[in-house]
Amino acid sequence: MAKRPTIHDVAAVAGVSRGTVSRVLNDDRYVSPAAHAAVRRAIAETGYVVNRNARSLVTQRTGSVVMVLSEPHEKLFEDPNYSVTIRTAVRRLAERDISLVMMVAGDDGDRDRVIRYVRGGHADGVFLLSTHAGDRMVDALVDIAIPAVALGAVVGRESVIPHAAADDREGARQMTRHLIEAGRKKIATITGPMDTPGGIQRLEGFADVLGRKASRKLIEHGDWTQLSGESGMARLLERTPDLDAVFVASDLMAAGALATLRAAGRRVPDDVAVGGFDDSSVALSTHPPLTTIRQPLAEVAEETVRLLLALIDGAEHVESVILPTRLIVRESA
Amino acid sequence: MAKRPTIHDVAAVAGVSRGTVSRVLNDDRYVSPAAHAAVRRAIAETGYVVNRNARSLVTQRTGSVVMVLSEPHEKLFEDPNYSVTIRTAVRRLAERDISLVMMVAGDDGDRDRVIRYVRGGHADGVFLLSTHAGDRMVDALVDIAIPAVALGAVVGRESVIPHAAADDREGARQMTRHLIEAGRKKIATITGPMDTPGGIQRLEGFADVLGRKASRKLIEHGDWTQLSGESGMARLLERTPDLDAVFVASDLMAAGALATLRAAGRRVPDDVAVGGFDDSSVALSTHPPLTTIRQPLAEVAEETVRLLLALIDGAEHVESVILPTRLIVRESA
DNA sequence: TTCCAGTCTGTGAACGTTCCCAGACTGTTG
DNA sequence: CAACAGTCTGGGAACGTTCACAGACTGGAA
Repeated sequence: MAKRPTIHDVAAVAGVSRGTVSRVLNDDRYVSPAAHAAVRRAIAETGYVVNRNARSLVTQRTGSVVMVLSEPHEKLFEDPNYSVTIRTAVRRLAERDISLVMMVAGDDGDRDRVIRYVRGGHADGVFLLSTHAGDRMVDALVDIAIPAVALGAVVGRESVIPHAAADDREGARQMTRHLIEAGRKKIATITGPMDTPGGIQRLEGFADVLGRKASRKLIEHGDWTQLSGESGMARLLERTPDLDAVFVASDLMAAGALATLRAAGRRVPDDVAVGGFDDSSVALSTHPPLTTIRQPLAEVAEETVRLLLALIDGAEHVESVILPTRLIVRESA
Repeated sequence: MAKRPTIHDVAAVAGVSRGTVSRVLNDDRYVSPAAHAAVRRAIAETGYVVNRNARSLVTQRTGSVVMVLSEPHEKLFEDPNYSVTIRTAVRRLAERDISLVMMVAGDDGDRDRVIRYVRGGHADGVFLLSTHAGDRMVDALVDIAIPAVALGAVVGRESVIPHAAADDREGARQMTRHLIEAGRKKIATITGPMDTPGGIQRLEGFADVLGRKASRKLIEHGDWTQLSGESGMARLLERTPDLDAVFVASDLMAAGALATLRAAGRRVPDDVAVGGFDDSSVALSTHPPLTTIRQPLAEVAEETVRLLLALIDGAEHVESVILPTRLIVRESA
């Protein structure tokens, strides 16, 4: 029992040849019922499991996919979205017996490592997460021609990296319309970083609805952190003290904005209505609870996996997928 | 350029043999400076990267570690702690050029898959996360005798699976003492699930300080969710309306407790002081901000990785590590 | 009966490494 | 000058699979 059983051992026990065992393993046609049964029994008896390395060596397939998290070191910030995404992806891939290797791409060294790993043929596909615009790693991946998809668009590379995402733009419109319908007249926004799809598109949706009323003065940029929500709100209040609503592009930043508003003595929603985005766990723990836009995050992750599997299975081209968002009305707006 | 270069190609370009290239790759002794330089040059020129499958096949080492997330499906809940842990682990392992494979173990099928994967020799070690007491998968892993560690104790298997963790018990004592020093007389607690170390030890710490005053009536059990914090708080208020403080074993549950208290018209901290645990992002977005216990999560993850690497490197035995917590005083207590 | 198509099985070769052994070459010591 | 230890190199064998091919056996059609 010191050594793990090999395909030879199984063959010996079953009284057949290597080839037949291999055929059973990969359920090829042309295996007699008797042989099939004997092999199955032998596998159970010996506790055999195939050695993926040996298999990969000849098939040139690895049975694994690498997920790349692109966030600079210093922003190890706690985005609950990651957990959901990772778990969903792992689960879906597991059904196909594909394993998920995690890599982070925070600095250039990391990015090189990812490239080397992929170029080394250690993965059948790449799943990009939170990739920033202008990332050279993306071009390298395209160059290697490995199946690659992204959760959330890769800004500037939409045509070459298929993705699945929530409809950020329409979500922003939903929220902005909601604020207008509630009778708000002076609506500001705090956006995400302008090199991320969420940052760009949620601002576009906001502008779509407000048209020329979305003046430069009413726009502040954050970086998704709670702190940036606080300071963005402070700047807005200073510049436009009479604003009566603010659409904040993430719940976490909205929590920050709420703190600033409270400190400034503004009541929410009476004086200022606040709308968030994400419907993450934060939305329920603020006071008052956040009116926000729900993204179907699990579904987005599933769709992303589906796209990747299609590419791995040989699809020439797959269409990106945009899933609808939904307005969740609570008390902040 | 259709095929990836192999060690043979490098050898040919460098004008040496396979063996010499291999020696350079694994920096063995006994390679002449000239040969070394020639090989290095040839590697750069050909863009060669070693094929890990072929290497693993002969070395019986995989260069990867599997992280197992044990949470039942239905509780895909958003625990921000996972993100930090995963990123820290990936980063530390990457420094040693070890990759991290993620698996979830939500149901029996999942657990079988993990066992099969490990038994198949596809990983050099196992990193357990949020493993529950009595999980048979753990025994199977021990049986296979693969290096395994856990982040947070595996209840009932502490002696056989080394772990790193925050000092839950002392953390709970710190909070309880703080509440007493603030003059609170009737202190209740909402615990985590009693099959998790956090659930058990934070209650123990609470009881350590309160002694016989920690009566059964003042204890409620939650399941880490915000909702369970709400309902637990409701039951406590009903049973002991005159309580003046509550120690909640996680920030997320504490957020739920705050909501219940507000609905019941109790002021925090004036009428009831609330203490949380974790110092997660939630703690800052509640109103009032939570007084809580900070766990050094990144350090705990690093220590866990360190233990695992030591085991993989052949250490017979490693000692579990407990890291100190710290009281963070904000406004809720 | 002969032939053929379909079904099933065994075996040699290949995948890209590392390991190990044999042997060549160097310089030092007696 | 012989002997030896130390340094360096090349190449055969092995790791555990899959793949392609050749061949054996079946049953039915001509």
